[in-house]
Amino acid sequence: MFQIRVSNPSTVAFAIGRIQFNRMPKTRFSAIQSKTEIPTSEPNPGSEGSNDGSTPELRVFARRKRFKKTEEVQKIVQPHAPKLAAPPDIEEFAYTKVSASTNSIDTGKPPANWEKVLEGIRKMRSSEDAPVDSMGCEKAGSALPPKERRFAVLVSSLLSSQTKDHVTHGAIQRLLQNNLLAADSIDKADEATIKSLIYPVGFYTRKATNLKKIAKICLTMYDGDIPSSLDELLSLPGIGPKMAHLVMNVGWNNVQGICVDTHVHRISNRLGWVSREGRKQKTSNPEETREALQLWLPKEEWDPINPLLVGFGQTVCTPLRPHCGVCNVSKFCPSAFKEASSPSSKSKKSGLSKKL
DNA sequence: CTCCGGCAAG
DNA sequence: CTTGCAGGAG
Repeated sequence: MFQIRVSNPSTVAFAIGRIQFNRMPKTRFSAIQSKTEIPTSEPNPGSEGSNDGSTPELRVFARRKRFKKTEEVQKIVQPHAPKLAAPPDIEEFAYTKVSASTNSIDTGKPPANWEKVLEGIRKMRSSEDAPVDSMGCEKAGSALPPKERRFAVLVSSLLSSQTKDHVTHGAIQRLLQNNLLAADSIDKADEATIKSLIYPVGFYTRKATNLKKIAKICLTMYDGDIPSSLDELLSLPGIGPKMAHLVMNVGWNNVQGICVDTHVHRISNRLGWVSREGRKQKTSNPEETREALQLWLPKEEWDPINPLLVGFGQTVCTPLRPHCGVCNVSKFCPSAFKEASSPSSKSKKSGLSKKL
């Protein structure tokens, strides 16, 4: 359904195709929505709030990281600006190492039957037609030279978040036509121009700003190329963990980690892939899920797992009211048939409590 | 936890 | 009409 007509289609489609944040056909099935999203918290009666996965350690760590990023960006785009003040609590806290001890995932052992589950999902995916499949972006013939291709991948990733694929595609195409898909030209271009070209991708104002900054950073520090390490990518404004891993995977063919979006996050939790045995504890955000998955999932699967689960999440394992009835791995799924209406959401359901 | 800015679903 | 979405940043 997604036709690419750019001069070099596969290049840009490559990045886009791997991300699907769009509202999907899920809507066909979901009747009424409840207040909260399912995976946010486990019912967990009895021990309330004691551990929802997000530890203060994690939060402080995240804040430090963000500050560092802000600092670096500042140095590039406003070299003469006064130094930023560090957040007050930044050194109050010695970051110790969270993952193993305080978190739910401490075994690193593969969950039972994960291979069968993957296999089953693959089967469903081959018969289902998920939006994520609709472009054969996987092999990126890439008529663009490598450097330009990588930059295009980066830009595509940035634009495509929170945006329908055809909208992203349109934006990329417009950038291409205006010769604005390279670091130097973007750097020279007017921010307003970029903004109007990428409209109406989600958050186009912020993205236009970020694009300008990224272009400048790429120009001054990477000779117009994109950073080739995860950390450097993360230091770019608007590029977080999800996009950084995506760009490493498809831009550099260098798999540093799993690209975890909400689909992967949700499904991993439902399958019990990121919880410790004998506990109901789950990961509470995509980053934790990524770390948890990486503990046991064989590295060959790191790259394919994203498109696999994204498509599965679009067609079967939908955010609300997953279609457990047609899911051929439901027998392995601890959450199967249990999320008719999210139990943790306040029961504001009005007659929608019919199980699938 | 909220905002960002569109947009489609209810 | 209202609401949820999805990643990053504050």
